[in-house]
Amino acid sequence: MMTSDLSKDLERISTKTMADVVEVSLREYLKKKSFKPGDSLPKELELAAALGVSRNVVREALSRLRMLGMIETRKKRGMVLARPDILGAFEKVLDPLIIDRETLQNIFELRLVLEMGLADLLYIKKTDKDIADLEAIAKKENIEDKSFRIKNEIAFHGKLYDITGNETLKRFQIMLMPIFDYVITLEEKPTRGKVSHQDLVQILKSGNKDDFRIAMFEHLKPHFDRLVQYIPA
Amino acid sequence: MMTSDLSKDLERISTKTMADVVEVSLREYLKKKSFKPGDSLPKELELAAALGVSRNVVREALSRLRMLGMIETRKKRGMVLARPDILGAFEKVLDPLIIDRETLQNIFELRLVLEMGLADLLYIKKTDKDIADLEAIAKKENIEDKSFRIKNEIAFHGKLYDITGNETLKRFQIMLMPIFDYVITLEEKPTRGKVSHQDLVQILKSGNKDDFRIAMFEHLKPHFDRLVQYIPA
DNA sequence: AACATTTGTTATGTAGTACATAACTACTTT
DNA sequence: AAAGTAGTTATGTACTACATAACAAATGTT
Repeated sequence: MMTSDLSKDLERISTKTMADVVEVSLREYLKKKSFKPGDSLPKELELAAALGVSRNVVREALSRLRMLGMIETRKKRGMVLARPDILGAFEKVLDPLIIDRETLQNIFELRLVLEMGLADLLYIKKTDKDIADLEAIAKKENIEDKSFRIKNEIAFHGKLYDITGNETLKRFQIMLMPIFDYVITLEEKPTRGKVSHQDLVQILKSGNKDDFRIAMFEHLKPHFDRLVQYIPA
Repeated sequence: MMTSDLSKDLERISTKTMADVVEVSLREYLKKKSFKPGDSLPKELELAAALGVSRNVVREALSRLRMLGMIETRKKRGMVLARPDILGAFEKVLDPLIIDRETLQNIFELRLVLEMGLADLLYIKKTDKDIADLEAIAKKENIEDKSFRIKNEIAFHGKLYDITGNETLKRFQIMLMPIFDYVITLEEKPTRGKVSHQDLVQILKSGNKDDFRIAMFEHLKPHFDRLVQYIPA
């Protein structure tokens, strides 16, 4: 008989370690039992016994879930904290230095998409105070000091996400920022769009959302231009 | 002396476990040494000795990094695989059942933002074949069978992300989809925007991107309407 | 009796040992 | 020299032991 057939049938039954399997089992267990935050779950030794593995293996799996924020453990009672920080895990991996070039480019585009899609939310949620805050930030955009300009840039776009009142969105943007910066400094000399922050604020104040979007595109145009010339590997 | 002062000065030195500390140390180590994918890193016992902790602790930390895809280990050589699946970690936590209501709402909005921000990328990247594919999908949107309609809906919007050629974006959208669905089924009876998929394709074919955006907003209008009436807790 | 202190118990955190297994190396055999 | 074999090494898993924090019960003090 042909070994190639055999290997196709039999091989990949498990390159996974016990810890991997247990991790999945525990995740499913948590889901199935639909624990509420604060509910205590079985102790390590019970889990180990139930799963037929050593406490070590269970601990490795628990350690992973703990890192994801799915569970929290106190010295005397294992608790479930169903408030996993969904972006926390993301954050740990999101470093320009360890991400491949193509994914970096993808994230760069992702942020452009977010920025362009923000208009509708902004026009739904904005308040007079938001506009005032934004204006205050925008006014300082012409200060020449480089490190200040970067901070100001971040503050402005950060404030935009702030206005949405969407904490997840805001944190997401903050996480994406370093990558955005990295790609820019990696590839090209700094360029500036024709539309300034102050222009954007003006439109947000008295224009409609379609105007805002067109303006935002102009503001980001240097980045979109770079996008067109990018040739994927 | 006042204990309150004492506790302020001394207390929070570490609620963290050794595994937590080692995890951070290792992550920094990997970053600092700027390993390339495939480079082999010190063995567990060496790491344990260097860090002054037991092999168990090191293994828990390594187990976490392994889960994030930052490292891969083979039986005889520990390897670094600097191709961490940045969305992989995300995926594990992203389950409608374990995410709190507010974050669900946030993610719902996030997807709307993405959808609205897609236009520019689409008009940069679209090809005739893409349009044809999209048209084929859109043509079937009037079939009444409910499960088919859902599949078709997913196919259409999925294809849109496909056109961007951005794998990260596409996977991200796929991950967000269940949450999107969940929020919809959770809150309201199904509604349909005034603009159909076929209308969108038509515009993508012969209209400009601003037309497309306006149409997309109309298409998503029921969702935006729900957004306005949503009152955060 | 009410409160504070001590002691005990329990579950997690950490250390250390032991052995199985896979993968690589080097040696031997023909 | 090619093939097979034995040895070496690092990870994977199991088990034991003890430290520590958290809680509970019991004891002592006023």
